[in-house]
Amino acid sequence: MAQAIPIRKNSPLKASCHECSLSNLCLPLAVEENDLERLEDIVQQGRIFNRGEHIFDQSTPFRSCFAVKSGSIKTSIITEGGEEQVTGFFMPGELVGLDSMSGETYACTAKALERTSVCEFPIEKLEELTGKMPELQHHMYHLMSQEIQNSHQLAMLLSKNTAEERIAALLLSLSSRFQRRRLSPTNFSLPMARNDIANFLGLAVETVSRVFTRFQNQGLIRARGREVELLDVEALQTVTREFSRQGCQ
Amino acid sequence: MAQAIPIRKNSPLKASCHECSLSNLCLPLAVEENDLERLEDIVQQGRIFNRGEHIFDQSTPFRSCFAVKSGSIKTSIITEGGEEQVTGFFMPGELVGLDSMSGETYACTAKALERTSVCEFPIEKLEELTGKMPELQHHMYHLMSQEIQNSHQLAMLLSKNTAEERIAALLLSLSSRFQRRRLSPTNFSLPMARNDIANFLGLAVETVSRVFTRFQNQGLIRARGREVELLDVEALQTVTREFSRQGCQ
DNA sequence: CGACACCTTGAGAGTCGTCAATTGGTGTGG
DNA sequence: CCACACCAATTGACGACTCTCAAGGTGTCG
Repeated sequence: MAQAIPIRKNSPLKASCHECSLSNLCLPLAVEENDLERLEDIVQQGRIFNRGEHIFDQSTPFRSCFAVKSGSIKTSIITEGGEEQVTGFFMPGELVGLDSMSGETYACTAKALERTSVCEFPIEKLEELTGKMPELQHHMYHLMSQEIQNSHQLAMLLSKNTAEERIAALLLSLSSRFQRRRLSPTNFSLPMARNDIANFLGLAVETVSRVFTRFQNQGLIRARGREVELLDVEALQTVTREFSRQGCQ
Repeated sequence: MAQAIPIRKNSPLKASCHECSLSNLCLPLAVEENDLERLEDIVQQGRIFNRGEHIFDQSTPFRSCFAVKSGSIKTSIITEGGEEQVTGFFMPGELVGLDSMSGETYACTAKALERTSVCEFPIEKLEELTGKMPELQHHMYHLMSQEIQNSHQLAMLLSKNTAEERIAALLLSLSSRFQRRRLSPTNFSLPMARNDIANFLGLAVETVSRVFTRFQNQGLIRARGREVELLDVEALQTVTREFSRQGCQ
């Protein structure tokens, strides 16, 4: 069991939703001071995980949802056969654990892909709070609904698209998520290994690798290890839509 | 636009959550009379759709979630290219529209696969009600979370499993959903066409057809058109797990 | 510098999609 | 009542994308 981290009683952490640069992404609230404070009351901030550490584990009791403050998280399901299936990547401002709200235990395992800090929302307190704050409740519905849609999009990608289309879509998704945080949308470092990408997209590692080099040869991207530069975003967007046409060259 | 269906003011419909055989599936509540009545107050019951009719359309304003009373519903997304992607099948007792709670418009189109009756939950009233009833709110979280998990399961199926495994999984899923309604889990009629199955599972129609006949030849099922009989449920379950082993057969 | 994990590249095989033709069931109209 | 059209489902042949297996390359950390 993880050593309990002592929570400072009157810590400066408590006030930081106010200052958090992600407050508009994570659980945005009307700018009423009052509301934000009530949220801060239940949040446990500043938990930090090193690369590879687990934020929570599949089949252990479900206690909290987590918002990513910095770093990134990979969620995955371990099947009976022991195989891993990556179900998502979570970047700063995104909420992890929404898929676990239907059972006593976590539905997946969450692992830090790099040094990652999170805010913890104990589920009981969160539910209690959303019961009192219609806007917060609405936002929870919004987030969960969004997650369903994302998952449907992923299913579409997996069921209908080629390896190139899947990878182009992932790159563009990451790009727009970096952009949302006011980081460069064309020049970033992948937080996950090729293996994770392959697993997530339902491909073999070798295929991912081949597509990366193919994209590079076509001048769409420049990639060195995890460093990626998108050279031709439009072309990538075309790739993701290409499958609906007939004769791709 | 659909002609508004006149709602009878003091209709006998209003009381029927009490009598609905699906009340334990749809939005189960503690057996407090009071609670159930408040739910009934906001539900519009008894809307009936013929086969092929749309319950709602993608990109039209999102107003309500719908519970299936009888019949069945197919949801699908139409891509920019005009392609259809089936995202789910909904049977009696299941709630449709949860993926649309994050936007102004429906995220998908819902179509009746047969003559289907539904209960309508106007979203504004539902949110208002869940704000007052912690148990109902909890159940909404539960349902949405479940939907996320289902979608992840689907993504897993699509990304890692063969055609046989996908179809076996679908048959077993339908089986258990029939069973939950106290219908035969081994002898039922598919509400959807082969085409829909194929689309949903990311396969070609021809492949679905081939797998059906293969299963039939192996004595796992008996199928004539949409009538299906599961002859060897255990074998089907084995098929769905088979992929995690090495040498199948 | 060596061990190790990660990534890349190559060759061959298999599953499934595409194209095409046939069958079966259903509804319409003569 | 039968003929025809139409659509859903089936079956076969071929081709392609991607997986598997195998080896080589690159980077990192002790």
